[in-house]
Amino acid sequence: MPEKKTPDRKDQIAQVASEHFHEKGYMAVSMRDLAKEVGIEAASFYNHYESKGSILKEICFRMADEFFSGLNRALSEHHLPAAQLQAIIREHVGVVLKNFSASAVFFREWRHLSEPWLSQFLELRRRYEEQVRQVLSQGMNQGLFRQMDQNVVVYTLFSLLNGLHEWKEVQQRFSPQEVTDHIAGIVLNGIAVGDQAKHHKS
Amino acid sequence: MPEKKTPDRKDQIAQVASEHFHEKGYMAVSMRDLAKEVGIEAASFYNHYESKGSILKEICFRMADEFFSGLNRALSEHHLPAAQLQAIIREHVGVVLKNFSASAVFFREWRHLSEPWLSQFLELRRRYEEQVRQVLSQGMNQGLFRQMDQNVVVYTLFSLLNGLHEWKEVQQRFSPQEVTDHIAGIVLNGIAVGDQAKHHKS
DNA sequence: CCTACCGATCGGTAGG
DNA sequence: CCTACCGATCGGTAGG
Repeated sequence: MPEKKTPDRKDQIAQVASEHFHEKGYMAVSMRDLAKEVGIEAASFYNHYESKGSILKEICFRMADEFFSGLNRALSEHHLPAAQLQAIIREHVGVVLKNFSASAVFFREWRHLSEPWLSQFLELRRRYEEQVRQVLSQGMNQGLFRQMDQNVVVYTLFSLLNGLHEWKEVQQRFSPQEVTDHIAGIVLNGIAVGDQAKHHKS
Repeated sequence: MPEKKTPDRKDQIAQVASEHFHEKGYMAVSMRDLAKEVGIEAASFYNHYESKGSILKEICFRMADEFFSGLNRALSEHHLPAAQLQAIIREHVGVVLKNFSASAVFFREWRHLSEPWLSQFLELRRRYEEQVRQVLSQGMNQGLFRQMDQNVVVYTLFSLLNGLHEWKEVQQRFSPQEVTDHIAGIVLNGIAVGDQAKHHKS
């Protein structure tokens, strides 16, 4: 009596789905497409996931967990705003580069989540952004960052972080450290007073 | 004998389609969805467009035209690399803010173009990027920009430019001039030698 | 621009 | 995990 429902199968499906959702978009990938790639029949998916949407849900929320873990690690291990900000960037970059397809799905395909997951997802993103804003506020209040429109700074930071997955060669060409140093350099030197943040190396 | 095929109808369809493709994604919008919004039957679309894909094609290539017009204007009206770069940014920002939905479709939905349009589209993007690279190269060769990895600079610039459409409040909160100044400030002060680019205002 | 309709494919279920 | 199948919906066409 062979084991058919191997414990890896669910992870394998999530991995294959991440890659296909990344390349073609969630709506353009059918259960039959995934089935062919995984090597089972389409109907067999429903032994592992209750619906197509639940695969997307798992990918998105697993990535959200990863991003929050990184954020919490960054905040607990550093206390100066500039160091915290750089650690946030390093953790974020690490998560993206380690889960390239899944993070692209996270950033690009979340709008296809169904309720109540969609609302929960947006709430998580709001909280992530809020925590980053607090670091910026502290840096400004302590006179470590220049006083500037916080929305503009947040936009700049998240554009650079969330756009990483559009840059295909980044994984091969640069180490996480190089990417981190670059983004941190742009953001910190753009908002820090004087040179004090310029020599922060992680 | 009333005019049924008004000359505005095709533009109206493109406008409605841009908004729906932006909000839900190309694959998640059916011809019947669009029909309902436009106020005609789904079958009637085929008097204006030969297929669903041709609506997407028109949106994407019309935006490509807009971006190239802006690029050419920037390059012909300025000659110093820093001024050219800032003009490129200003033109690009202007196009995005003036065509918010359509530009989001341009950046996000182009992968659903069918051949040969997909290949043509990618070639256009490659040429746009190539022209920007040349400005960067000239700036570096003339000693006006710091010598740094060009891929990294291009990535930074395009992340900020191409991510604009993700920032919903940008249209209401900031003028094109403010957005331009911000992005140009980040990019130019990040790569320019000394302060010479710092006081370039458009 | 509409009515009527087509074949294909979709996500998902029943039953084993 | 598979075979067999379902209702719904898709993009698109014929004919007027």
